[in-house]
Amino acid sequence: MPLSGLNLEQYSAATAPMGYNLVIASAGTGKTSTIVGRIAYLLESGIQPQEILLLTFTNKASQEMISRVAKRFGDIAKRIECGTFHAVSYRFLKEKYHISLKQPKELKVLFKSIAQNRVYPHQTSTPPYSAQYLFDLYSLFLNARNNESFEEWLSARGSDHGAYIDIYEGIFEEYQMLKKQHNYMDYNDLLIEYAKEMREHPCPYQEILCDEYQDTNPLQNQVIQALEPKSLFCVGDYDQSIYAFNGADIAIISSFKEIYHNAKVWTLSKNYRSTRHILDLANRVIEKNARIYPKSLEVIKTSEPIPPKLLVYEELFEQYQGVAKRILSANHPLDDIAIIFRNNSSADGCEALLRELNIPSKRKGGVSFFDAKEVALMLDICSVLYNHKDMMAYINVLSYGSGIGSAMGKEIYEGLSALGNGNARVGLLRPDTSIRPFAKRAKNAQLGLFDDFFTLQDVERFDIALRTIKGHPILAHPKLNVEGAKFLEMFFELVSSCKTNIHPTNIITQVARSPFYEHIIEQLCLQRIKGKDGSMDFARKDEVREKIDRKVVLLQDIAKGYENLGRFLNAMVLGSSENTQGSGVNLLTIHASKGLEFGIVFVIDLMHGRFPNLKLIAKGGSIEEERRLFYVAITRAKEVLYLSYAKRDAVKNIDYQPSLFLYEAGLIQEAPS
DNA sequence: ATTAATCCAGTTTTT
DNA sequence: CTGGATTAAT
Repeated sequence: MPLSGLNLEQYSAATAPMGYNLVIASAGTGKTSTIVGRIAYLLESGIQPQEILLLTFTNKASQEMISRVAKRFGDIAKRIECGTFHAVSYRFLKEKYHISLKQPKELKVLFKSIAQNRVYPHQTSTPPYSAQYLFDLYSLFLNARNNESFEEWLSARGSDHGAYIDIYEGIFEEYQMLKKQHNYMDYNDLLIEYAKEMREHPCPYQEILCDEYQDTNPLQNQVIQALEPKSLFCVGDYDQSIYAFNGADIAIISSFKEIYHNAKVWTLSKNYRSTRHILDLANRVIEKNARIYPKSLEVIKTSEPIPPKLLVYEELFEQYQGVAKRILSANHPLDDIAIIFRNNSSADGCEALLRELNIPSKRKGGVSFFDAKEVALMLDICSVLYNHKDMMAYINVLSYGSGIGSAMGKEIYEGLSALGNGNARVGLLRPDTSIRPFAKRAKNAQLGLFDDFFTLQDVERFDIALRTIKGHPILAHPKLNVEGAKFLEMFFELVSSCKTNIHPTNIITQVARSPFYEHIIEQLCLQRIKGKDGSMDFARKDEVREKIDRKVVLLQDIAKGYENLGRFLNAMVLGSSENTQGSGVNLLTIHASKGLEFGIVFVIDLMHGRFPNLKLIAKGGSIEEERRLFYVAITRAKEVLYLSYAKRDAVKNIDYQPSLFLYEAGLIQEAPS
């Protein structure tokens, strides 16, 4: 079935002999069917499912393909190794190492703490990069470099920070060391470590399939090359490359033939998705980009075409409302309608007005859920239970104690770690009393800095208030107050009573019931019912409390799918943004819309400056990439396409001109100035 | 120095 | 609505 449904172009590509094959597949040409067909071909040729590696841009995409393969081949399809580069890397590495995956946001804090301790030579001409910028730059460097050193890479980008190179590299080195010390890994480490492992392993796969190849960056490419596959099947489209900010490099796809000998290139030119009008419009705009290869798309669709429509509104709010009203009157399945925008900031307004008209909608990435304090706290507590070296989690959790901030949180963690001979958990539960927990601080005393106020206190000074951790050496910290000591005691009781070898769902239950979590949630509730004037609206407390409880239940639900605590926690980092919840109209950024299609598409907020995003272009982005983004957005539409903009944002008091791309599409007569 | 409270600006895109 | 900066208090 998967093979017989293909057209001739798709079939020849899907049944190409093993080797190095590149399929150029424009939007809507049946890329997914071709990959599914290819897998079918491989399986029918006698290749075992576990000898196939399918790399996709999202885990959802690979699951979709696998389920299509499963329709024909049944459960053995599930044995195909598949997922994002990161997911596949993690799957391998987790068997070998104790990994704590951390969000970039979290590691940024760690990075900053290192960077901000550096002293730069006095130099007036170019100030050094901020810690924040340097962190992002370093990540981009790891993704985008082709084996150059940081210095080479940086100067190739036209930066004159040569004077600071040694300091920057020192920061990176310390950052790497710290991550290793605490068992941390970030997204980049997954790929780097996996590539390292694979260089020493024989390739476990007969063929690697790589979807969205145009968005592969050099680091991901290194993963493929480290695997040294005998056979490679890559699918992509230059015009849909929209991840330059993440290091994606079109050179990788365009030099495929030079890099792999005997490479074959296949082109899919029949578009099944969109109507002629939609394709014409998309092509008119993308033609403004320098062509790497000629684009000639053949329209297959014969249904009565509806021309794309430009909607112009006086005001932003009016636009969102207009879109919502059109959706209401369209009488079309909501799941097959998408509102697509360049910037996430468009989503809030849309969501609000859809809600007003009682139109259900779903947004990708439950960001708000994982950002909620109660959820972050629960995950941090679980992290403490999972990885006794997880300093960031300790600090985050301890910071809820009164009088304890990030600095003291760190000192307590380090103290506990010392008391447990490197294991903070042991240090907390069974401290080695022969060790002085704050010895490290004393070393600084020779600088004359802390010796006056950092004198250890009597560990028994809180004894009246405490039961279980009376006399614990950590209580010697001079800045600890009674509240803090009681807080630590609750923490102690939580850690000592929580079993960690049970199912993650039950761990969450244990934590949620603990006086420690209870105590912090109580604080949180009180904070949330506090009005601006300091008044407490106690009537709302139950409601606030219930919201929190619901989130905990949701978290328990999510945890059900994981076999142990580590898998659960790491999965939350690896795939937190991939869960879309709810049903209804799809609210998507262009980036998130990649690979999807909808009957009716609204591309909104097409104002010059916002899209193309001129601020970004000023910072090194390119108009070509923005144009490709526009192309991707347009080609999501199957039947009906609306393009819209507003002349004015009343809230921000900004007047707008229509986007350059509307002009290039021939929808307006004058180019924006 | 560190914490905690308060005020202010500002918001790209993803694993 | 939140991260960042500023400021007062310990």
